[in-house]
Amino acid sequence: MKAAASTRKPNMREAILAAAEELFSTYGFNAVSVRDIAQAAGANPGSVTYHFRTKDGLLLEIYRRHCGPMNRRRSELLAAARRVRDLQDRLEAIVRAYVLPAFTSGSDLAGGGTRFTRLRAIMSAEGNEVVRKIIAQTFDDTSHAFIDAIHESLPHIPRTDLVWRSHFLLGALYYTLVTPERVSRLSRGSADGTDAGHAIEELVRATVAALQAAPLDEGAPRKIPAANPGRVVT
Amino acid sequence: MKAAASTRKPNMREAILAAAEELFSTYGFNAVSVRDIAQAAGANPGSVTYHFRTKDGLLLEIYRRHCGPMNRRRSELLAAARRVRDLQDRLEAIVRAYVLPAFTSGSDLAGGGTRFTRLRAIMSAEGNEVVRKIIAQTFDDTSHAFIDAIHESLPHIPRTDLVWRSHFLLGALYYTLVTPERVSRLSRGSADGTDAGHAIEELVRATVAALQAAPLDEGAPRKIPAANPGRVVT
DNA sequence: ACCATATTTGTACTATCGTCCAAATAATCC
DNA sequence: GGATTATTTGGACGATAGTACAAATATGGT
Repeated sequence: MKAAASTRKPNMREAILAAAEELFSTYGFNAVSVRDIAQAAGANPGSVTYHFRTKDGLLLEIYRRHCGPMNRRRSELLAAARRVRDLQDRLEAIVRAYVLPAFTSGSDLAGGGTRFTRLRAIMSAEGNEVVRKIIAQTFDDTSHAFIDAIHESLPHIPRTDLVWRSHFLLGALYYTLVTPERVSRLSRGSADGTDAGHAIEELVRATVAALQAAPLDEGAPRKIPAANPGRVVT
Repeated sequence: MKAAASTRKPNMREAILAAAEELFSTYGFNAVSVRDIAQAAGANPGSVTYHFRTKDGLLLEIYRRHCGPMNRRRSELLAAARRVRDLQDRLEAIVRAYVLPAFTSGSDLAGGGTRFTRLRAIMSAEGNEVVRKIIAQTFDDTSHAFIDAIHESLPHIPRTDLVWRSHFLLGALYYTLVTPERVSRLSRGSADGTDAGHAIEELVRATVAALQAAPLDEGAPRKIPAANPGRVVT
C-alpha cells in the first residue's frame, strides 16, 4: 500500500449514497453540503454532480433505494399478521409489522433501516418539498393498508380515531430514532434509548394499548377542557 | 397614511422575533436566512445583528422568551392535576397538563404555543447544538416532574416504562404539530389535523391508555421477535 | 494496443450565507 | 434645542453554497 489516498473505491456511487444517507439522517438536509458528503465518501465534489446531477437528486435516489424493499417487507409482515387467529395477538402482530421494518432494513447493512427512518423523520420535520410528494405517494398506501388491517381487528372503533392513533405511533417512532439519548437521560440510565429491540417492544406495547382505548365519542362523556385552544392557524 | 413603507414599527425587536419564530418553526433553522427573517419583519438585515448579535443568539432569545411562561403554566396545571381525587381522572388530568401548554401559550397571541412547540420539534429533529443544552436544562426538570406524578398514579408500573411512554407522547405531540395535514389526508377528510382541540383529546385518550398498559416484564411472557435488530450503532 | 466510454479531478462561476461597520436617522434627556 | 444615546440603514467583507465544465484518468471491449 503506497498511501491512504491511493486506495480505490470499488463503487464510488454507493459510497456517496451511504455517506449522504448518514450525514442527512444525522444533521438534516440543509445542514449538510455536497462537499461534506464528497469528503465523507472520499470522493470529489464533482463526482456527486456527475452521478446525481443535483443535491435533490441525491436525496431522491436515497429514497428510491429504500422505499421498495421496506414497503415490500412491510406488506409481507402485514400479510402474515393478518393470518394470526387470536384477535389480540393479531393486533399486536400488525403493529409489529409496521414498526419492525423501520428499525431493520431487509438487505442493507447494520443500522440501515434505522438510518433511513431517521432520515424520513428529519425530512418530515424540515418540511422538505422534494420529499413530500414521495411520502404521500409511496407511504400513504402502506399506511392505509395498516389502518385497514387495524380496523378489522378493532371494528368497533371509528376509523378516524385509528388514523390519529397510528399517526401518534409514527410520531413516537420517529422521535425515538431522532433523540434516543433523551430516554437514557430521563430514565437515569435504567433504560437505553439506542436499544432498538427494547424500543420496539415498548412501542408495540404502548401502541396496542392506545389503539384499544375507547374512542372519544362513546364512553363516559368527558368535561370540555378549561382552556379553549380553538383552531390552529396555519 | 403616506406610503406602506413609511409605517414605522413600534417595536422592531419584537417583529423580528415573531418573524423568526414563524419561519424557523415552518422551514427549520438552517433553511431560513437572516435576510429572510429581516424581510418578513420589514426590517433591515443589519437590525437583526444589532439586536441579537448572531443567528444563534436570535434562536436563543426565542427560547428564553417562551420557556419560562410555558413551564410555569405546566407547573400550575400539574399541581392542580395532582389534587384530583379519582386516580383515573387524575392520570388524565396530568397528561392534559403536559399537553395543553404545548398547544396554547399563556401570554402570546393565537397559535403562539403551537408555533413554539413546532419549533422545538424541528430543532430536536435537526439536532441543533445550541438548543440541545437548553432542552436538557429547561425541559428535563419538567419532564421528571410529570413522570413522577404519573408514577404516583401508576405505582405498579416501573418508571422505565413510564419514561418510554411519555417519550412516545412527546414524539406524537411533535409529529402532530409538524405534519397535521397527514391526518387529514389519511382520514380522507373525516378528521382535521389542524384542529388543536380535537388533537389534544385524541392524544390524551391514547396516551392514558398507553400509560396504563401492562409493563413489559409482567403479563404473559412474549415471544422474542423473529428478526434480531440488535443494537443501533450511533 | 487501441479506441470508445465511463468516471474522476480540479477549478471556476454565480449566488447567497452570517456578520460587520460607518453613516444616517430617530428617540431621549437636560 | 442641542447633546447624547439608541436604532436603522445600506453596503461591504470573506466564506461557503450548488452546480457546471473541460481536462485528466480509468475502464472495458475487440
